[in-house]
Amino acid sequence: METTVGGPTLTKRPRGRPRKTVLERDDGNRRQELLRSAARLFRRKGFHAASTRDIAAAVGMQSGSPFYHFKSKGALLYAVMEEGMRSAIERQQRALARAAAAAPDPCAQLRILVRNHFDVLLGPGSDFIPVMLYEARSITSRQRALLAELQSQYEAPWSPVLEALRTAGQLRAEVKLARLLIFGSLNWSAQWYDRRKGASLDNLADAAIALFIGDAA
Amino acid sequence: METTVGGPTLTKRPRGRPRKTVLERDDGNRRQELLRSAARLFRRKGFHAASTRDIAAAVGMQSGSPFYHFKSKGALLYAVMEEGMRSAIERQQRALARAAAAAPDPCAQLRILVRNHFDVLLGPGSDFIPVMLYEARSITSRQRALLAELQSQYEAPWSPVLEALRTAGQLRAEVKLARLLIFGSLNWSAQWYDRRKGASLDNLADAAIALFIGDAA
DNA sequence: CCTACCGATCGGTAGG
DNA sequence: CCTACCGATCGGTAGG
Repeated sequence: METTVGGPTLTKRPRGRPRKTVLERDDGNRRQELLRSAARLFRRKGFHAASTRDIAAAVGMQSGSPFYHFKSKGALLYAVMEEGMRSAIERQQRALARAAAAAPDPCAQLRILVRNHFDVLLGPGSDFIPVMLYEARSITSRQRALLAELQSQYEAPWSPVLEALRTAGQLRAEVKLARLLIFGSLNWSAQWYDRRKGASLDNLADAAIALFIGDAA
Repeated sequence: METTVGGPTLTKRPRGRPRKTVLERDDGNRRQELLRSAARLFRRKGFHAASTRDIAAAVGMQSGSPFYHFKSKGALLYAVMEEGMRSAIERQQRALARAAAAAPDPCAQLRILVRNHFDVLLGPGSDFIPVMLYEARSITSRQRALLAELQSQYEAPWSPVLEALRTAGQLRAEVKLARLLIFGSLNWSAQWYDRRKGASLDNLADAAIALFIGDAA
């Protein structure tokens, strides 16, 4: 019964609720909830059509409260995109590391990259990258430049794989254009893929590899 | 000097300016100018970020005047999309008819379709189709259904060509998925292609065909 | 097609 | 993080 006696010595939360200073404004999961809510609504309705009120309401906040966590709507959009890219890079690196022991040939490596890309793009909770892909117009050019840095980190592992396939005669287009065309093919799937019906992500990856990669000459 | 004498008998415009009734509200080129202006701004800034005031100002109109030609901003957006699809279908049919005499094989037919698609997507005055592709969220589901009708008209000539290539062993993925992946590849070019530098549309079409189509098995 | 205008919504802020 | 609020912008309309 110690929770009902001795006012100042409650044991439920040893020192009251955790203190939040201005400096730790960024941690905690309310911010993460806002990010997820924003990603969802930015994706479904677009940046301008999704109001900060919508986003706040979706996590049970009042209309002014998102601005306690983000200094503007644009900063919230950028945070969604950056979070999406960081997570995508991390997942890609894990996928590559997981397969490294098997010493996969270039074709198998491409399959790993493509499969992971579909996962990042279409898997559960995959609103962040589509927002980045389809709302780029709504960020500043400085933000775009920062994102381009992360994007080139993401694309880095693709180039040597495509070069190897090109050399082996299994890729019939010039590497730079091939990369753009392949990414387009994959990225566009965010427009039509429906998780609840049709092909699995494995089927998709198989079809894409079959389409792009030929037998060695 | 007959233009300065005889008030009621001017010869400049025989019967005064052409009468406009409510019924012919849709003809004339002011409406076309609005459509082009809207396509340009919807593409550059997105549907919600481009105001009807911007669109009107770009053709020298006042803020309320677009609503004389279109009953709402949404109707203007849909008109841009519909005009884009009708024009694309027409151009595709002309391109196919022009080549029909040469009795092209399936691979050459695909090359014609792809080349024309890049033209529609990236050529001069090509804002209409990108708007249709990237602002689909902003129209009603009824409008989307109407557009889907036109889109399937546009896609119709692609299927037999892809089927033939598949049968000939030159297309390694199932036709339905291949079509989606190929369109994605092409459509995404609207995001990165810069008319002023890099590859020509012919180069692009060559690279795409090379990437997708293999030698007969 | 212009003038003059309205109602609604929205991003953002002050102060607690 | 909430309450209460503001200024700006925007789509749209009446009336000519």
